Amino acid sequence: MEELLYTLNPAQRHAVTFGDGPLLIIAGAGSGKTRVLTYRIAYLLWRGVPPETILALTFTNKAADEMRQRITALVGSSRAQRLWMGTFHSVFARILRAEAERLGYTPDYTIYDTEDSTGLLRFLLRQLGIGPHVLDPSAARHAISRLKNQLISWQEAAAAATTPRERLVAQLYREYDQQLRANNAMDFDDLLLNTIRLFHHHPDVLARYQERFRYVFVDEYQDTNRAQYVALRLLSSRFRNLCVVGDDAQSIYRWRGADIRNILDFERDFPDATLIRLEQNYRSTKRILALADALIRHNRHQIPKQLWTENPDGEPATLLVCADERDEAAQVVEYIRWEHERGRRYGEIAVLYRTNAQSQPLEEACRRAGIPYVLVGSLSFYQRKEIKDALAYIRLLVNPADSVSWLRILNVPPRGIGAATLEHLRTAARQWNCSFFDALQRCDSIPEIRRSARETLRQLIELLHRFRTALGSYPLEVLVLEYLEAVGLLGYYRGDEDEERYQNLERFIATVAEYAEQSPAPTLQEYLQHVSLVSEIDQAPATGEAVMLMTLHAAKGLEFPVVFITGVEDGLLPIAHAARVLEELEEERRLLYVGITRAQHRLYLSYAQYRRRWGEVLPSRPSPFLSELPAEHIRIEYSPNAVPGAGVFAHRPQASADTSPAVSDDGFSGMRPGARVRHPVFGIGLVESLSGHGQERRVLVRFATVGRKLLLLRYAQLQVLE
DNA sequence: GACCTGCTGATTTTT
DNA sequence: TCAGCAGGTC
Repeated sequence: MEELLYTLNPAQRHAVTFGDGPLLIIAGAGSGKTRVLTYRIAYLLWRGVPPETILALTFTNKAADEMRQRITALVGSSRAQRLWMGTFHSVFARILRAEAERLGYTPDYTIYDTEDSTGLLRFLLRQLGIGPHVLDPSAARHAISRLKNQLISWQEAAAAATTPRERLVAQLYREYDQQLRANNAMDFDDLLLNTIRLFHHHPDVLARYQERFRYVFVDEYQDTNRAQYVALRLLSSRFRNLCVVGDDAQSIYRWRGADIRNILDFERDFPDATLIRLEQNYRSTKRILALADALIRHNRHQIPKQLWTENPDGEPATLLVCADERDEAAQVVEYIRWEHERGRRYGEIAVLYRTNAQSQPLEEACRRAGIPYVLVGSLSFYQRKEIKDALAYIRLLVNPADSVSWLRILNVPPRGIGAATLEHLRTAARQWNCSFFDALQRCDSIPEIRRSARETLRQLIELLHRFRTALGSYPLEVLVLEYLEAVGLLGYYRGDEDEERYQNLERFIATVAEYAEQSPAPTLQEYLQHVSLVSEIDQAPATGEAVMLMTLHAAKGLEFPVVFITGVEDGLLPIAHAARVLEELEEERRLLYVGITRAQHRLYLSYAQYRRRWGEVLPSRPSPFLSELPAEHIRIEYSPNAVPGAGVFAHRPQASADTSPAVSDDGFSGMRPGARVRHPVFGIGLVESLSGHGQERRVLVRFATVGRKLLLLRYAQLQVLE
């Protein structure tokens, strides 16, 4: 241990050997954050702290696995295995399973993913007779999720609602909540919310966990939302050994409820907290760091910090100007080849982009050039239709009350259960005031349902029951295989002309077998939880010999010798609608910052002059962020297919600092407090005030639909109404 | 109740 | 461009 400490810089060592009490570590990109976290945990273990009293929470499974591996390497697996380590969601799911009865759930509760939730809401909206134009199911899900993340109950939401829309959301929230309970199901947000509820309503349970967790660690703290923060405070209040590590400059999950206040409030809630800054960067060259730093300085909201490095200066970044997205992909591939020829392994190269859709031309170009690549993320295996069908069947074995799964599979494969039958079941459930499943079981007493349909339902329920009772007696994968065959799902997809679906199902059963092999005591319930909370990103092979293709979000926490960031264009990065709201624009800037700081030695940025978007070829402009990067660290390379000169100086504002057309008064005459304006998304609003100058000119508008918004004038596409 | 067709909106990001 | 949904037809 002493030797390990010797390898750390003073700030890192301070953090690792810090005694008891709240600790806030602001860790800049590449400053050895994970190292500090793992060493500190190892240090505590070395000092004799029992591993089962340490709780370490991460944001992704990947981060948790990596941390556990590193700690295993330091202290051995017997102790590392006993640590409580995982994502917020998986650790809380585990706690909730142990305490489910206290909340009126059974330990077999089902976890709904986003799609399940949206489906349930679509169902409820239809039941309320509300069309998607009034309230779209996924917008409703988003709104409810936001409320939940802020710990607002439906009662509170209803009380606070002022607009018809808010009232509707509150009503829907209530129905949704009741449905979840009736289904013995929780959505992602509930895993946090219900844990907090559990702690609030059962002080004895809280006390038990407080007593257990003497040390609590949180990685990527800037990504926590309000609910997570409250849970943390509750859990750590007994020993107050809460150690959080984060970097506000890398906060890229605001849209998911991540609340930057959690960093700022930490020192307020823990006045005796110690703040340690890790500012020495071990990852990137000086020039890459200079680019990142210059960029992030344009953000107004941030904790001041100065990253520095002893690494060499390195090369300037290369900006590739390309004709269109295919040309861009071709250029990227060419430079990948160039790097490879100079001894760079493919596995040391990553290509990053803003949206998953951008991966397609890149994949194609790689394939054509014979360059091995791995696509990280994108449509998860477990989100495919056929896999979700299979999962729905399996969920019902574990939790038959899950009406969402029933609705999904009742007529898959088609067995003559249509809208009419469903409607009768629903009516019956309402009449008898029972769950959907209860109504289903009593379908024989619903005369409105056709005899043949009743018979089909009865057989299905019986089949399910048979497999349910057989649950413990067969190997998991055998049971699943026979079950899916018996209900007709395998046969259904086997007959499909599209063979991929059937192959996916085979793969799926193989993953069940794999799980059963790895787990000491495999259960379907545990398997389902695993599937619900583990994304494919987590399983992305730590590959050796393939170029990694992934979104900027997925790249967080990773590093690569060579990084390409593609599509650095206005409307893509920043993404179109984000550019209009200052907070969102700053988040986009942080996203690019995250991308740049992934690079160790070489950085490439690229943009296309034309890009096909939703089927149409549109001219594309370079991202305004490019103009924020110091020119001396960038070398511009034109694709032979690109129009030279054009568009390059568009991002060099020194030529036209205050006369650039977007900022000039032309088109904005009449923009003054009191003016009525129209915004393409928010509709009509009233200008309250103006601030800033030139490029930074901002306007505060009150919209009827969304309330007050602070907008950057040069992006907002505001139209002044006379 | 099954199947077909046309429309719409998505292309943010994920536990 | 395309998938998924809604509505219409047989």
